[in-house]
Amino acid sequence: MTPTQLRTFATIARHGSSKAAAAELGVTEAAVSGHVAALRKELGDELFRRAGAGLGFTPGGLRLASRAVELLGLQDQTRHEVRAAADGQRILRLAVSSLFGEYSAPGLIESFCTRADDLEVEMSVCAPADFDRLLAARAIDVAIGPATHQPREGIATKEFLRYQIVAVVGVKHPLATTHTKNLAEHTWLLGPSAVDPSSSAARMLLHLGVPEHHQRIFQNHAAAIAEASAGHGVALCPMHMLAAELGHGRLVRVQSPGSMIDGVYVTHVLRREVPNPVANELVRFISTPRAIQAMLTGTGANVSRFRPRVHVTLWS
Amino acid sequence: MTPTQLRTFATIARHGSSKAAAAELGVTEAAVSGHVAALRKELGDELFRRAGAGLGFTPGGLRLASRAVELLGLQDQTRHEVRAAADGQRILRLAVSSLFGEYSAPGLIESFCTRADDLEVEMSVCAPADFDRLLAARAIDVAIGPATHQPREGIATKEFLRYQIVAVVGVKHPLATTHTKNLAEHTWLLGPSAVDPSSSAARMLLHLGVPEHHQRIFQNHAAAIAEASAGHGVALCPMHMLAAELGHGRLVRVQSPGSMIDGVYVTHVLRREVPNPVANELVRFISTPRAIQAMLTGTGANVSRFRPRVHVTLWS
DNA sequence: CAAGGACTTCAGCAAATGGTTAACTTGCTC
DNA sequence: GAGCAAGTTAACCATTTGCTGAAGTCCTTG
Repeated sequence: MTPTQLRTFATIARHGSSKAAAAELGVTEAAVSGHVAALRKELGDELFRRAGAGLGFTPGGLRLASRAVELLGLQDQTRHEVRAAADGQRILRLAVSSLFGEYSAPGLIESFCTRADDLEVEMSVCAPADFDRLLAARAIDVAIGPATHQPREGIATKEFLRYQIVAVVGVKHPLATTHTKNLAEHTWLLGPSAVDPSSSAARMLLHLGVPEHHQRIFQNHAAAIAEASAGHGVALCPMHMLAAELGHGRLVRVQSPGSMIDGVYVTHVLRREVPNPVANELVRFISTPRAIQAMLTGTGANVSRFRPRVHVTLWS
Repeated sequence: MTPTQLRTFATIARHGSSKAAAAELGVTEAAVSGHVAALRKELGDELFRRAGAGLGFTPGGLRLASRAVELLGLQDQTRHEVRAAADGQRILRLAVSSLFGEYSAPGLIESFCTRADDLEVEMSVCAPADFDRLLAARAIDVAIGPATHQPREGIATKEFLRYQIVAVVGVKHPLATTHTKNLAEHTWLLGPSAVDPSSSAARMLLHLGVPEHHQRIFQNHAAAIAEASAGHGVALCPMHMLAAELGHGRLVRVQSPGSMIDGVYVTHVLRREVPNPVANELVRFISTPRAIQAMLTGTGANVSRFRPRVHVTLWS
């Protein structure tokens, strides 16, 4: 699966014809066909076949077509980024947990970025279980998420913010007025973090015995909480975001044992050796009052800075 | 930038040493060094340099380290996916606009998926301006988003749902009670779609003359609306989602000329030739009452199905 | 300052890549 | 079924890749 093969295949997919692809690439049809043969052999799939007018792609062929352009694009972008980095542009690569990414990271990064000009921050949301691997592979500079209890080899963590997550319901929900021990029989409206079985949310649901068919997953926590405030179920909400909502009398905290998560956010960086200087700056900045303030209030980003980039979701 | 070069570089980054990388890869140091030399030459960056204990990576080197593992992972996954597809797993690749992806797609896909067993849906959120390119490259099977006015070569569109988007504020916001013509001086709380200058939201803001420093971008529309309902500014909200919110008296529609967007959602598919049969199924399904219902109410996904995957955001 | 470890460079070699031309197959279309 | 357009395969060749061993070059350390 060399870049040339992928480029060839992507071109065929785009034109729906080997001949046209050969013309565009400036080679003979035989060369194109050869590359396809190599792909077919490696992947064990016919990829496409002549079908009346144009080509008929197999499911695998369609799959490869998507991924081929993606791979080539990523490769191109890599070239570009490395060159940009050489021109002195500083970069900070961040991985954050889902909840932190949604509520606290935007405020943090926004205020961190205003301190520097030629700084680009790339934030990926991922499961905290991946943090170590990403750090070890030097794929990210800093990871931010809940503290885990076992200390890890070669990774330094630093606490900077305590948080509490509580269960909430809309004012008209039955749980708003009655106390119950049995939270398992209600519908839970959850953010993406609940998909990760090692997350504290998932562990809490397991502990409460909430069955899967009572768990509804939303693309983000804000949507889940909006749904809860319409009275459709129980949601999880960080305490500090709740203040505003409770004040407006739309959400009520559920008073029930085992319905609260208590934790502390930490930064993770590789312990040994030469770090990205920007990473150090962030780790220092993150415990300043200004940063804490930014994380707790979380006002959106400036339009000229913020660039959402990739966002893929799978159902299966 | 061949896969071998990338693998070599990623291994060096992981171990922080050429020698260790050579050992892991089972080749001589010279071979490793050769690959690095090629990368250095191609990218015009030193990438790393010996620095006391271990290696010191340049910004470009760090960048390359991230991307290298990403590229290799993607390549690996591609292999895997093509093989899976060969075993008869059907797949639907979807691109959706930001607002549709947030409010309507989850309900649609959830109900579409319950009809079929071995079906995997991959949904990417992207700017409608990219739809044509993605369709043409066979990177996606169907795109769903607002109708654009100029018909495009080779692409068939089909309307299925009208929508209206209105400006809303929290009950305590000044605009909740007074009428004004000047919406430009208020703070707007926006979803990611506002970043795309060709989106109807961005065009409306331009038309209203809202300056950039009055636009705050949030990671998703739900967060922007939550912020608005706390009284911090004006947000945009799809009419059909508003009903529930207005009913609870938390949001008020702003009555002002030019503050409403009116449109229709359409499906886009390649016109000519052999389509993915699942794509046709979706296009038929999407105008059934059941699908419409699912899009309008939008209850989250089942926990065992939903798998958020990538989510990268850039600040610069 | 000498020793030694770690990265780099160089020359040389086998294998793979990427391409060519030419012949062959396949499935329409008239 | 002849003709034809489009894809495949085969034989062949120049170039590049990927390695290796050996010989530098630096930098740290004793």
